[in-house]
Amino acid sequence: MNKRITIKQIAKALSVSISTVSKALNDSYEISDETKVKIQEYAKLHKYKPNSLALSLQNKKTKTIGVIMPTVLNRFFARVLNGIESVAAEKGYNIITCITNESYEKEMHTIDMLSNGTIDGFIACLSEETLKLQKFDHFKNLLEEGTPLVLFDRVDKNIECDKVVIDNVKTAYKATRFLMKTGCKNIAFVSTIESLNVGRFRAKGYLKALTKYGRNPDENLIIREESEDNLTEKLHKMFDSKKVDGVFTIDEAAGAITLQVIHSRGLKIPEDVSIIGFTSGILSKYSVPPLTTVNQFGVKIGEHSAKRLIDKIEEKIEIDDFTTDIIKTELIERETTKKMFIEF
Amino acid sequence: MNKRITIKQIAKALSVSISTVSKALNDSYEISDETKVKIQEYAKLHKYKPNSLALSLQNKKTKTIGVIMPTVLNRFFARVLNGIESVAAEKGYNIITCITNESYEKEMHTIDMLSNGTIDGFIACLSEETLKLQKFDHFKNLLEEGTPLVLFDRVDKNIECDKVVIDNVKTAYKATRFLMKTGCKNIAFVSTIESLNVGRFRAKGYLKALTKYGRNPDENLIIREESEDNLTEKLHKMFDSKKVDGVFTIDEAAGAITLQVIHSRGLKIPEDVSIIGFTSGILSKYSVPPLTTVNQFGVKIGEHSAKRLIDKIEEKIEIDDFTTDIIKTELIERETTKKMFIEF
DNA sequence: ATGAAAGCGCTAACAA
DNA sequence: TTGTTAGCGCTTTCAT
Repeated sequence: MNKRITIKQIAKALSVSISTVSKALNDSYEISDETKVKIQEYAKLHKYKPNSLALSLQNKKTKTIGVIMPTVLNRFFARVLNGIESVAAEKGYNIITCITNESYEKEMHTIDMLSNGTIDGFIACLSEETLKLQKFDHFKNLLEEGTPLVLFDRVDKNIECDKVVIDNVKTAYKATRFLMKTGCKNIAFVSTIESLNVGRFRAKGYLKALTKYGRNPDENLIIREESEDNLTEKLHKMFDSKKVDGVFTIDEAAGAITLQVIHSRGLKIPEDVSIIGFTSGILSKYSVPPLTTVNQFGVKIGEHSAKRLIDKIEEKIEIDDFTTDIIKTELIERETTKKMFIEF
Repeated sequence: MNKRITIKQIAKALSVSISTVSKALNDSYEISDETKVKIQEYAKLHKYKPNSLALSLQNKKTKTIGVIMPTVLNRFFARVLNGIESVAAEKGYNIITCITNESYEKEMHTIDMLSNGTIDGFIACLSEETLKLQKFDHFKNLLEEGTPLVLFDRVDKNIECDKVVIDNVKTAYKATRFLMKTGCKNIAFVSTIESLNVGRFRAKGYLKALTKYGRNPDENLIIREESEDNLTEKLHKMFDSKKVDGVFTIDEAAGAITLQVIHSRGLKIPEDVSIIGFTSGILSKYSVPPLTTVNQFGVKIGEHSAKRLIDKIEEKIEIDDFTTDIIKTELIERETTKKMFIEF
């Protein structure tokens, strides 16, 4: 239980001055090789480690970035976190992670707590509640103070900062079009994230695709919920009343539950019903059958966000040069959709 | 872009001394109400926030804990992280998360980086490589320096510290027994984590249960791998050569792949084959059919670890009072096992 | 009731 | 080549 040793103690032990020790440890040319060696050996022997708080206090850089996540119990966010962590680590940054659980209160409180010198910059995904309330002052304050901020996935035009997103409309458009191409006539849309703008954008893309190809959107085929409660029921009702041969589910819960419902009705996938999900999912690769999904490239989103933030922190980019970067998505064809047979 | 204001600036602006400001902001009785109000209002107006680095430097407490995770792309670990974060937040602690990706190098490096004053204590889960190499010096150094450490899930008897684990042998024993109770005669064991001691403990529990109830373990029914490569193949081979009516899969990948294989062979679940998985899984609740699993209570493990660590940090427990706490597990009966029909 | 000064661990400009 | 000093932002004795 030998507590950590400081530069001061080394100085005393070797009867040299504090600054000599500091310089020797930083391998300064000002110090003679002899004393340098002496000091460095002593330091190594006693496992000296510079106190990073003192360093940070000095140069006003903490080499740590704050990451604000709505949740981490969702594959997509876990992937993003992973991406952030990997580039942060690579560049010598630590990450402080906060999970808001979609709460505005916690999000605000966290940012408040951390914007006091502990952190060089933030990467955040807006919580559901924040989006609903449209209260962004905590972020605006941050920006006013000159703290770099990168928002990913769930962003808002009222916050002017760097953003890393996917093109939700386009992605949904393409997924829907894909279902049409594989011969689906009655394509349903299922969402449990109607409260999020990303959810609404995906709905938009779905509608756009239908319209574009001359299909009339049928409101009985559209389930836009704010939570997964009663979704099973609603799905059964839909399948009872309508002939559905394709489903586009835009979030984790929607995909999983739809798959269960289809199975439980004894429908064949993809012969009777095709289904496309969003990567966030608990399922995809390992579901039965493996789910055709939109891959959001969560890791890439995380990596990109971290890179952008660190460039900002290290002033490789002008502080007020804001971009909105769009990470492209990809449709991964697995076994819940038929092979494409129409050339559109 | 108005940079953060300091106590010094307030002092100058109001032409009082620095210490007066400090005291006023801390609501000291030494300061007259008049100046207190004056200072506090000025501070509020200018959004003064004490620099936490300076504070930490002073009182040698950073109110942040380091969390070392092998991965976060696994439901179990994500849950643990969630549990840790929630109690940390509640108690005013921040968490710095590091993901080792099962690498000894990264684990060691991380601990090295962080044990320099940034952190009050660690919660860690040993990486696979560390366990294999049996190199624990980084943790031992930590403990020698007097840094509190809580290890969870994957622990090692060579590290003397607080531990939070499940009883793997017992849990596996019970799961296997459950399969027997529901009438399974030929119970297979599938693992892709043979390199982890938790994996080997689970195998032990499985074997123990069989033996206890007079069944001879059949090595052709036991698949103990270190990775998921070729698992599909091996499973098919097993099903080809043996009549299997029950499978106990002890990790995420094993469960998912086994489920796929069973489906692809057209076997009925649970009529032809029963299967029990471990909660870590990508599947369970949302799989088809919903998987009967061992619930490891990841959130609870996280919460418990965090509580224990914080108690240590805040010296509510003697620093050298080490315990190994066992979080109990639970079998969640879903639809991949038959109803129990034998009273054991 | 207020302020001066030392110190947390370190760096860096300046002096010797 | 080495040491002195000031200072990062703050708290806390100890004067005044």
